[in-house]
Amino acid sequence: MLIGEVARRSGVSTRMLRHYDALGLVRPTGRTVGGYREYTGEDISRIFHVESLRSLGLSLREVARALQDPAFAPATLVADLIRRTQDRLHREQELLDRLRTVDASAPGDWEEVLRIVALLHGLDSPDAARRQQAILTPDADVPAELLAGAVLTETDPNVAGALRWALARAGTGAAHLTDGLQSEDPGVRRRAVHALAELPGEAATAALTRALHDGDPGVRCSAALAAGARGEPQAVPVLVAMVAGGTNDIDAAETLGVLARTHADPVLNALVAELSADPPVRIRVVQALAELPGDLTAGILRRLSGDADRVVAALASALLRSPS
Amino acid sequence: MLIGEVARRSGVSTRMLRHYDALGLVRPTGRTVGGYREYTGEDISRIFHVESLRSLGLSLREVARALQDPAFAPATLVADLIRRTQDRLHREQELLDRLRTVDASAPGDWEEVLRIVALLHGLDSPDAARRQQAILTPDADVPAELLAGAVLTETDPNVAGALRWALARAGTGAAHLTDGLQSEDPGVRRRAVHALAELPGEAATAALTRALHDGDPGVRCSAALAAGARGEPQAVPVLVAMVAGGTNDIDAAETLGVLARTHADPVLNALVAELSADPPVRIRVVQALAELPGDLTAGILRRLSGDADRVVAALASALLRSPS
DNA sequence: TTGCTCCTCACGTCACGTGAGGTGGC
DNA sequence: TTGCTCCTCACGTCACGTGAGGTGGC
Repeated sequence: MLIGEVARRSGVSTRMLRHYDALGLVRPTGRTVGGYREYTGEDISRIFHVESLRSLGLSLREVARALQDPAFAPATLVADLIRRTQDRLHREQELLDRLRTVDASAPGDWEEVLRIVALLHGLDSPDAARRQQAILTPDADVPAELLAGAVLTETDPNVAGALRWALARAGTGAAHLTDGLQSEDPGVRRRAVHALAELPGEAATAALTRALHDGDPGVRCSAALAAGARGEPQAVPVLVAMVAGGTNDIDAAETLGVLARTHADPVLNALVAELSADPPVRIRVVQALAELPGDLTAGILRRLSGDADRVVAALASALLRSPS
Repeated sequence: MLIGEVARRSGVSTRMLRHYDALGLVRPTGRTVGGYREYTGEDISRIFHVESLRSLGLSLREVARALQDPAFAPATLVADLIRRTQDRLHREQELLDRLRTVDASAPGDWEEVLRIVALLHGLDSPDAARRQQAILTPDADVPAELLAGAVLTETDPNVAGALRWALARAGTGAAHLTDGLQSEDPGVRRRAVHALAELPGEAATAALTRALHDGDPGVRCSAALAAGARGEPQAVPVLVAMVAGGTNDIDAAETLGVLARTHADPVLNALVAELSADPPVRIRVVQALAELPGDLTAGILRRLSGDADRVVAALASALLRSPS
């Protein structure tokens, strides 16, 4: 078969078939008297083998070795190809993220594009001071989307603080932080809650309320303190659990005190239910009760001042005498 | 500043800085008497602009236009870059999938690699006959992972049947099909259940049992018929709903009949509970009761033969007289 | 004779790396 | 004088596309 027909059937250009010949990759078995390349069935099957290996990302040089050198085992090269492909995939994904961020900011000219790219670079810097500087640069108004993304990954406390401040000033951003609550990384979810706590508005409150059911205790506690301070009664169980468990119980008790002004019954009932627990828990519950408005708790404290546990009794009567 | 220091500070090689000069992209403002390139602060800032735009995937030619031609707006090019990057990303992902499949089959030589690639190509063919041929090719033993992947996407009924047959013969594969149950595409989930139904073993039964709670009615019904036939009592509610709703109710009733041999009470109770529904439902329930062992249903059918609904009464007494 | 196919040789692409051979400035 | 830096010119990389100029086979 002559080169033209081979090209048509295999989809490989005549140029490349001559190139394969020159490289010694696929040498046609014969030539006509006129010097035309003549391919046999075996030659053609070899062409398909070359194309198969190229479809795995082998270079022509690697294909040649694979088809000629019996000592050249696939394992190493395949593992290497996988690694290289993962690297490229990763880089392409990062590029796409950058391009989408640029596109989302709808730049009118390339000056604006350069500003966003500089900002992205700054926020990606390993140097915390440079990241801080990128946020606080006055000329560019940083898109809230970008700030939110940075808030979710920033571990330096100063830079994180600056980011949350900038995000709160930008006004929007709750939506992007809410995405962070879906992350598998509890660190990301914790930072999301921390930032949401500083954002005003109902969207932030709703997100914080959903975070009350998070699998991570840190996320739940932060969400409860923030949601409780906003008057959300669903925070009560988590706050009471914090009091009972002694994790950040002072803040939790204070927040319960705030909540009790608008939702007295659920707060009181949840706390009283914990009075049947072990002594150290009971002591913390008594202290928390003292944070509530006096008219709600006077009766309970009076009863507790006669409690069988002497420490509880003493604490209750002391608190009765000097209301906070 | 001379070219060496610029290179050190910017990370751009002296070779590339000279190249930028030759292209007219970044011309150093001056030259020393000796002919050395001298870069000003502005030149250096321009170098960073070039690198910024290159980090978005612009070619040097595109960078030159962006920095020189005020009529060259970013929108079109950025959109184009996004599209091209998505394309590359997609191709890299496909390549990685192929490489992983090859790697998973642990080929000892390149011959084996070629066999797997040929198989992958065959299974990807738009021609159903070719796909069928790829599965049934005798020399290569197709990895179960591959068959399972193909089962989940194959829409041609003949090819799908051949795939399920080959997968059942391979013995393993339930694990990969179970992954398909997590797909967002109900079509994929339906095909997964269909294939699982033909696989023996407890893993398949467990997966089918989980699929009883699928959001898609088609998936649920197929899962219920298969799980019920394997004696899984959790299939009862779905099967009874099929009887009541009239979707594939004949098969559902038959499966309930099989289940009743080992789990008489739940089957009977669930069916009887439906007797309080509308007339057409009641008729289907009566028919289903007739599929159960006669000693279980004789009493109920006798009571129903005096039912106020004449059709139900007639049907019940007819079924009493000629047990199936 | 007229198209069509084939031949070889060679340049261009794109973003570089790496010399060779020579020179300026401390 | 000795290193170091700079200069220009040019080849190589890799997988091709696209000619130019010429020829074989129906």
